[in-house]
Amino acid sequence: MENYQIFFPTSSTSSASPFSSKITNSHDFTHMSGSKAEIGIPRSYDKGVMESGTSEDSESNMKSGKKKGDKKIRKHRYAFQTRSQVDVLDDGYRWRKYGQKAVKNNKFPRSYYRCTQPGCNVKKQVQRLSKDEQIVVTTYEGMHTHAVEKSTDNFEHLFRQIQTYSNPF
DNA sequence: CGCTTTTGACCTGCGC
DNA sequence: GCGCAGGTCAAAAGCG
Repeated sequence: MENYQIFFPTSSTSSASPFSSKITNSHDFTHMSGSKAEIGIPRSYDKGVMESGTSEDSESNMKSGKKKGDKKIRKHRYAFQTRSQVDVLDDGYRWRKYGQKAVKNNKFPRSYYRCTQPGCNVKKQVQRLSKDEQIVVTTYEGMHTHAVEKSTDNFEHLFRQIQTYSNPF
């Protein structure tokens, strides 16, 4: 592992970004590409929720035909930017890439990962800023229902802080 | 042999 | 109503 430089929403320590650490939505990520290093903790999401309950199907909604039902606003998204040369940051969990799409405002494609742990449908997406290719935006979606299987206590500590930040949400 | 990655197609939501 | 952008799936290939 290398030493990653993490940018936290606490602007008190951010000395390189006079930008206010505003709360940005995930969709605003494309707009904030014009800024420098900025972290955005998205708030409650409106739609796009695939889980509508506690114990039922997790996917297979858009399989054959569509399923329309109640959409619960239950999405935890933590987005933070890291300064690394690698796209994927090994946070101790097992991720399986399930998609890759090119963003319009970014020259670099966005990768979609999913936790391979059964029952743990946590998703994350990594995106590299076209302005600064050293900045990698990692967006976590969901909460892990299992423990970390690797000894990345360092990153675990980081993750705890992230969860603390998103606690009021 | 099993799992992960890759890539194209498909679907949905939103804006115009 | 159509087009665009984003997100997901699924089949095939590659690798350990």
